[in-house]
Amino acid sequence: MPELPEVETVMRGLAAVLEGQRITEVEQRRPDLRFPFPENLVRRMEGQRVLSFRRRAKYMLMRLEGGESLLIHLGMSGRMVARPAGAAPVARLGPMGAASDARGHNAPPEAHEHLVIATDHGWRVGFVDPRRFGSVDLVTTAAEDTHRLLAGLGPEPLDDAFTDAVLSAALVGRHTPIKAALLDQGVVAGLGNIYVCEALFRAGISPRRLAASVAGVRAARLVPAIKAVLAESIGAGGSSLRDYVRADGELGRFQDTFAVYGREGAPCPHCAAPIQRIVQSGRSTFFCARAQR
DNA sequence: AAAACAGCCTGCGTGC
DNA sequence: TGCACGCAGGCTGTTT
Repeated sequence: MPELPEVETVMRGLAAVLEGQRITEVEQRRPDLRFPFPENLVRRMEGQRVLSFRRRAKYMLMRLEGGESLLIHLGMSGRMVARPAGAAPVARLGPMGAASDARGHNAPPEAHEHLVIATDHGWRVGFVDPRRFGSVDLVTTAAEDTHRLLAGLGPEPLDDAFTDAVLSAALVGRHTPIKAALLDQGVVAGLGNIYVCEALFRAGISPRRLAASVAGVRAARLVPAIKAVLAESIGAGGSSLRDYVRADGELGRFQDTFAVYGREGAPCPHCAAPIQRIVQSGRSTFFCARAQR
């Protein structure tokens, strides 16, 4: 999925488009994604004004004036498309988008567009997710963080409260590779495969090292590396890999700066040794065996 | 309790 | 051109 920087970028795009507008129509085009859509989703959203947006880990929350928030997770392949009513999707024209452009008004949704929100300012915002690993739910705004999907999340990595002492405490006693520990959303929330690889490279820590041995001095290097790689990526508009496009249709640029991710065989930017790819808990890990210990 | 694994889905790139 | 295969940014539930 989009990881934290991508979700942050999408959320900012959605906020720019939707904040302050009233939802005039919601179209739910299938019964479920990863989970069933919430009961009466359409009725509970229609007529509501959009107040604000918030991100927690890789989740987006859209606050509605009636006291509920739409909780959105993009899964692996989810993206949001925004377009003026009647126009083709702004983000990544697909075959359906090109056809609808020619037809003009009442453009049909593009392929795999499972939920469409229309507003009184004439925008149509769609949730597109071919693999359907994404999810949508409604949660009481005042109790957002008690939702079952949010309750177990660890600290936000960009918060000041995420310190090396906090990370160390979460790693102590864990006999699993640091790579796997950082992918655990209960340790720190929002990192995925890409940014774990990149952060470990910046910190000079081997992804194979046991998590417990990172507590202490190595955590003091790792925490700033995590914060820096996430902040830089957000500044670049996130990464645009295979499936992912920003809400405004612009491509993120951060993937151009990856030091290790997807660069098997290429020279390490630090020492020029070839980047290696290994598989850990079924996921690709990219790292430099010389620069990362 | 923590860790490993299968499963959920579709699409794309690669090699034959 | 077609086809089989491997791979993909995540998370959950079950088993070990």
